[in-house]
Amino acid sequence: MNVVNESPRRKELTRLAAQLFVQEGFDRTTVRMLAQEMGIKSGSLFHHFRDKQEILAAVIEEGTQNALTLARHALEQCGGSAEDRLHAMARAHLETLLTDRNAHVVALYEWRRLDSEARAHLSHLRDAYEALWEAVIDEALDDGLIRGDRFLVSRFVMGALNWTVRWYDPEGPRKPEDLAHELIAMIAPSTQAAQAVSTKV
Amino acid sequence: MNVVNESPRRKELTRLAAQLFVQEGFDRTTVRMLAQEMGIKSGSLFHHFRDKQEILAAVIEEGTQNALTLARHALEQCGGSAEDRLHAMARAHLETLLTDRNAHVVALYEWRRLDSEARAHLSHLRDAYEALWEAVIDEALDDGLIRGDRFLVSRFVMGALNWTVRWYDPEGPRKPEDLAHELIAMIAPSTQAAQAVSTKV
DNA sequence: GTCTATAAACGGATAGAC
DNA sequence: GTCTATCCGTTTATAGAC
Repeated sequence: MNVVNESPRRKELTRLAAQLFVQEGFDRTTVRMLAQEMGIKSGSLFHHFRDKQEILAAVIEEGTQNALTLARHALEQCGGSAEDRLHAMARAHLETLLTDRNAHVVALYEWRRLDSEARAHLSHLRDAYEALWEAVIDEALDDGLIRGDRFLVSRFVMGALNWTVRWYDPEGPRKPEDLAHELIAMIAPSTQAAQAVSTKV
Repeated sequence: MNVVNESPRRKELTRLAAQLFVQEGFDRTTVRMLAQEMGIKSGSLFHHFRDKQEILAAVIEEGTQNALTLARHALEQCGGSAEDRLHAMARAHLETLLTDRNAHVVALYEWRRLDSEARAHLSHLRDAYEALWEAVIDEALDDGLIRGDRFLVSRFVMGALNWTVRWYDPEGPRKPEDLAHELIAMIAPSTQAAQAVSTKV
């Protein structure tokens, strides 16, 4: 249903909605604000979306799908070592979060605001993305690159990455790639990455 | 003003408000919901708080003050090594976040919803707590326990810890102390903690 | 596909009695 | 310190014209 209903107009509106949801939060974003940002009146919005919930669902679907596609692409492009793959995954994650800076952020931070139907419909997408992460973490564990409990390590890593949204300054000197590099240096000290960091100090 | 205005009644109401704010989020929590939880009518609420904003400010002040007090206490009690201190700090942080599970969570996740006056009034408290963290991270860096950029390491660590709120199951087998232990094992592999983890695998 | 107009419900907050 | 009653702005969503 959502795949069929993808007019270019609707896609553009979804993109604008994502921006507002990040800035204000879903609850504080009114349909009037959305409409104004889109250059139409609030009544017209409901020609494109059944209700406000459906806008949120569209944004989150877009954000997760996008993250999934970019992550898969990054994993195909990168080298075959566990470190390469972990780095590629972290970098892709941060780029969708900090550069694109919209739909993926909403997917992470406003998931709770989805009603149960939308959650059921989108959870498979979310699971697919998390499965990709789990696989990369597993490889890094098997390789001895990092150590610890599978469950906890993946959640700590995701937490460190997801929290960047709160403090990252896009105008600052650090790029998403730098952050990915530094995170891996922090948790996998026997890598080239870590050597570079430790000699720098 | 806030220190003076601390009737036991108001403190109890603040505690209940924190619980609802965690469950529903600040924006979705109505004054009617708050009143019902407190066993009074919505009009009576405004005898204790000037407006809804002041309730949020009270919760966040309580949560941050509490985290600060417990962290200071933990640092006084623990051993003097950098690892001991980092562990004590992480453990205290997680306990206020996951066991108490209320006001500190609100302080972290609803800070953005404070108006500018409240933010100005509370930022010194927040800064004091973050300064405690920075000091402990600095000690760990100086000691060689962990490596990397001061700014990034502290934010990655805080992110990993703060994100636990999203997935931690209080009914599960892991205690906050276990999480603190595993996080340090992950980022400081030359410790006893890490040895235990790696031999377990 | 967008507009105007408006319904219907809900939100925070106040006044004054007890 | 709490209650009842209520004001009034805001919100989501709909109806029907263009």
